[in-house]
Amino acid sequence: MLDVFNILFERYGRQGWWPVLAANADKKSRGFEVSTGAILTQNTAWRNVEKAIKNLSDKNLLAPELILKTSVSDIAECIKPAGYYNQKAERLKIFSEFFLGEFDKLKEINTGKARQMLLSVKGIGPETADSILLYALNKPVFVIDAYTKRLFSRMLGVDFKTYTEWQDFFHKNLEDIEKQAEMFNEFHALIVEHCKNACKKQPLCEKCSLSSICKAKIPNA
DNA sequence: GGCCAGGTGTAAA
DNA sequence: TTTACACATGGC
Repeated sequence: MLDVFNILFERYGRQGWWPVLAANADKKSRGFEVSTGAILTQNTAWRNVEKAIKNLSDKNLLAPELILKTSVSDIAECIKPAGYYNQKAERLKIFSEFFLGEFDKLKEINTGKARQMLLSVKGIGPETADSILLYALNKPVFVIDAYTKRLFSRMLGVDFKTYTEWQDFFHKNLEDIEKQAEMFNEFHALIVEHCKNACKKQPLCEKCSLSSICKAKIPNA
């Protein structure tokens, strides 16, 4: 598995997720921006999320206090490019409440407990929770997404049923490395980069080199 | 014009 | 406990 990381890193270089709009943002507003991006990117291309975040920023809404003061319909209007805008506007409001009350606690408590707290928020599922833990809080959790399952199931022939099984597979295979959080951060980003653009040009697995199925969905997955 | 994107919640089977 | 479906814009 480490080989895969090394190949990807050599091929694509450092990804440096998470891109943050406010370059000089303090830690807290960065945390909110990353979390907002994690919610907006649910089943949505990142380029559309960037537009939505810029709209929020331009209207000076990229802060939990301001989101809470704004109507769902006004937020929805801003984030339209990211799709599912009514649902996500509601989710941003719910998360803003959580952010103001609980987010700082996540830094102090253990990762498992922090994950449970995030999962208890409506609109935060396992992938979004893990993205926040990894990319906003620098906790060593591996983010499992559709790309990760697709690439590794084809390349290694593994096929797990649940999110947790997939995540355990990565955690167990990468438990002894140094700077785990930074590595997980880069690895996930590299998997996305590979599957998104160049998978067909330079396949990592035989199945992808045989045909153009690399971008196709896994049947029953 | 169809397919897909850095998923999640809900309700029926 | 699994499966189906709603949510929706924008790029290729």
